[in-house]
Amino acid sequence: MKLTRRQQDIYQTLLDNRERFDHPPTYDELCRLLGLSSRGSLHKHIQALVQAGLVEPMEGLQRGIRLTEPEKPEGIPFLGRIAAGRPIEAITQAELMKVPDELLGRGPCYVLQVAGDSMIEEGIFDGDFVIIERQERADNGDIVVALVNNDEVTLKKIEQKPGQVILYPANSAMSAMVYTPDQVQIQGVLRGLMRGYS
Amino acid sequence: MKLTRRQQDIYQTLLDNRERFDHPPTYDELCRLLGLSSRGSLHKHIQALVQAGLVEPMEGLQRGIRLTEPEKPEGIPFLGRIAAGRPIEAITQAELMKVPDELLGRGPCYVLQVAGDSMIEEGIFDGDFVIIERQERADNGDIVVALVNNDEVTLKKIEQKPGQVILYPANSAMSAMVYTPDQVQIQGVLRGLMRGYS
DNA sequence: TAGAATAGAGAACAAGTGGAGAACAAATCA
DNA sequence: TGATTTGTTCTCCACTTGTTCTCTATTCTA
Repeated sequence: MKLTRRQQDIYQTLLDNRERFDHPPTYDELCRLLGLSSRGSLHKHIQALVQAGLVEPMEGLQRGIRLTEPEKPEGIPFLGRIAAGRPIEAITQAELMKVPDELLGRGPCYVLQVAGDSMIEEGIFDGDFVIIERQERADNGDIVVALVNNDEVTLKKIEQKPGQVILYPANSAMSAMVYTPDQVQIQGVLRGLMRGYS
Repeated sequence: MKLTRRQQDIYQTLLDNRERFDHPPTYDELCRLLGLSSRGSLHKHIQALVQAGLVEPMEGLQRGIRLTEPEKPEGIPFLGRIAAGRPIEAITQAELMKVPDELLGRGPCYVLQVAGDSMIEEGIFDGDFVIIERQERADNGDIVVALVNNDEVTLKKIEQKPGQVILYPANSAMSAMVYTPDQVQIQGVLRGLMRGYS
């Protein structure tokens, strides 16, 4: 729903004066603030804001004009599955997943679901959810999400030496891969893991 | 339940004067404080606050208007560490730990921190947090918290046969233990696991 | 330029809100 | 025990507040 100019005005006024009121303003109070002299006129605008979801509808009650709380979306985005050898499956609508604070890094994080057994010896199993902190650099020994050759995304333990980057799986059936630094782009570092037992 | 303006007023007054009274205020006292002359009027407002969960309902008693304690720490209790061979360290003050819904069972749950490597081949490492659903029965193959000989608590995979109970570790350096059913008491079933990488 | 959309004024209305006070019953106190 | 306090329920009333109208002026647009 698109807002008219005046409606945006009024919404802005509501935002600006949010603190000034100890109580949410009534139509009359807001009219005075806006220099209107008719509640009826204001009512149409407020209805538009309600339609737009910016103002709480008052269901027959008289408790002033309340802005809808932009409900803080708890959780961090779940971006899909990661398998060695396949790019992250794009998930169009990033679903949010609640994660305990203890497992979060300091920076922005996201969640991936592990596909495959390449890290099984680190206790990371197929189907586990990993919490990844988005960052471009990692320390040696960190487990990282790495984009290799701009093509495939993989979860591996990293070792960076001058001139080469080694990605170690944690599965004795697989072998480490050696790349040049410009082949490997770090997309995040493992910060936490969650597993559900049905 | 949304509060009306006067109800907010009154709630604020209650908060502000919380210290001033040695006893929680009666309706009459609060009326005087608010400039009301009718208990009946106040009663309606207080009822709204009770509905909103801000004031304790008084069940027939005459003990004044008490605020409900606002704290509602969500999470499930963290009960300590579990090691094969040792009882759960008693934690006097059960700390609460937030856990994603996906990792919770249907019933009451608690969290333990794993000590030792006895389940390492199941991807359960030293220091991991496990979410346990409190129940006395388990299916074969479940990973359970079991009290053995009323003495030691351990996290193992269980197999129950007529006349015997076998507890399997997931560590090839350790061997399974066989007990009689009355030696083993199931205290919960593994539902989830969380691991943090510093 | 005609028509549509936007904005506002003001009247009238119904319902919600806040309060007074009486009457009661249970709890508490002397 | 009897007297009093205290919470509850009730009816009644004033007045705010949100809503719905109609009417008018202005601005935008095809």
